[in-house]
Amino acid sequence: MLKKEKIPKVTIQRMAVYLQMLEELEEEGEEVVSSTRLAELCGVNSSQIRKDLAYFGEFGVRGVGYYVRDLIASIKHFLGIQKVWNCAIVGIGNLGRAILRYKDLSKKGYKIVGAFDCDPFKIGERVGDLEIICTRRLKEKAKDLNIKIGIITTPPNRAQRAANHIVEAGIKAIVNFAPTRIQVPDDVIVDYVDFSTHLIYLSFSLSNLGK
Amino acid sequence: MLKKEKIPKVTIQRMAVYLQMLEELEEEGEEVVSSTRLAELCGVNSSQIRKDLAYFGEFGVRGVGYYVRDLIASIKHFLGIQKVWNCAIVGIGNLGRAILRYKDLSKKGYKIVGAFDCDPFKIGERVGDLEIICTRRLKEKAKDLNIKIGIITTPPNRAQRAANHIVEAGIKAIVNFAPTRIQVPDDVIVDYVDFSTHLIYLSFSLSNLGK
DNA sequence: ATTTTTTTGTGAATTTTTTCTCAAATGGAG
DNA sequence: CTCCATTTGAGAAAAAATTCACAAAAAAAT
Repeated sequence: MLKKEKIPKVTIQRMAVYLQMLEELEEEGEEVVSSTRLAELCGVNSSQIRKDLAYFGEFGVRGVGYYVRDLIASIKHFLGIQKVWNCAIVGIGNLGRAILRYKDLSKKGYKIVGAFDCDPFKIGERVGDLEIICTRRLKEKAKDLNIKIGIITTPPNRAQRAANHIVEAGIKAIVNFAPTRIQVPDDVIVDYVDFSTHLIYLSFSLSNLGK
Repeated sequence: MLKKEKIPKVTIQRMAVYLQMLEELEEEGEEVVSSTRLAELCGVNSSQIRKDLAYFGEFGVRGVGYYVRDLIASIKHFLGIQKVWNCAIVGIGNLGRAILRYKDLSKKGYKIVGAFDCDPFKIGERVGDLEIICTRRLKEKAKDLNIKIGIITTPPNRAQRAANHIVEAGIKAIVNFAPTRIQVPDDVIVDYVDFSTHLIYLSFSLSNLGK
């Protein structure tokens, strides 16, 4: 039963995990999978999977399970990743370059179509098949290149300025890799990717083993 | 009042955000901050902050707020990041190199003391002040170098093998950047950092604006 | 010295998320 | 064709997380 409740962020995140695992299963030639088996592989509870899927519709067959290929297609469809999303990177340091060279992104439907930096020494340099462009030209380029997602990989003290350029360009979604919070209007979605947050979680857990 | 309940993972993650923001405030010369102000800056509810802190003790002064410098010290103490954590990177591709060159890590108490890869052409190569070592030697090196955290930055099909080496070396905490799940014993903590999960969340949100 | 204002810490209420349970559907075996 | 073993979908129950609301404490104002 499809509901129009709002879907929790954690559900979407788990969806991405299920999708990843389903694609591995498909590669291994599996045609059908039960929620129990998928749950084991993903390290979650099986009714969690069924509940998550129920937000979007009914995809399984009772007594059988889920057809892997079909479920992949359905998930991609309702997550909005059957199409290609054009992205811009702002801040071409080590991390920015690593992302630019990361081939899997295009396989997954994300294409980096613009590389921006405000350092005059970098502007004009080629990285892969892109030329680094001045961040001030982001607004003008965003339209031409149909950019929908901005990726911030600047140092923390430049992140807010990068965010401002992205917002001004009319882009409504940002992934921020800079280890700092940014302020944006309510209609812009920001997602934070912070390596040190993950390390902190681990060191806390290690410090508290057995407590 | 300090309780010995188990502390939710989300609390630890928010703690890392509060810490980040507190350090920015300290740099700006702020001496005191209220939960309301900190909450605004971090984009959360103010009683959320007070509840989170209550897991660890009482740090504020009624009618005043929190002393920024003291609170930073307390948080670092109970998160276990007053000391330095030695880490190993397994998989020296673009991402691995970007992390190796990422200076802020050591400022935050994480030191990368070993760079491992199984590609014979890479072994012996220098990256920064480390030499790339064969992954099979991880076990032997882990003791010498007192490695506590393993960072996987291999391609997905190598991630499980990397995880096996890390587990065999007696390391109990893993950050996995490879876009795949890994299987480890129950006493090993794994945290996943997956860029495409974040992009998927954004494309889903963009596809459903206003719905 | 007393009142007012501010702000923490925490129990209670609320909301959200997860897990449990089981009827209903499906395919295969006898 | 009927029975048995599976497995989904979804309501109910349980658990967890968040927010509310306010007494208690501290500082500032009168």
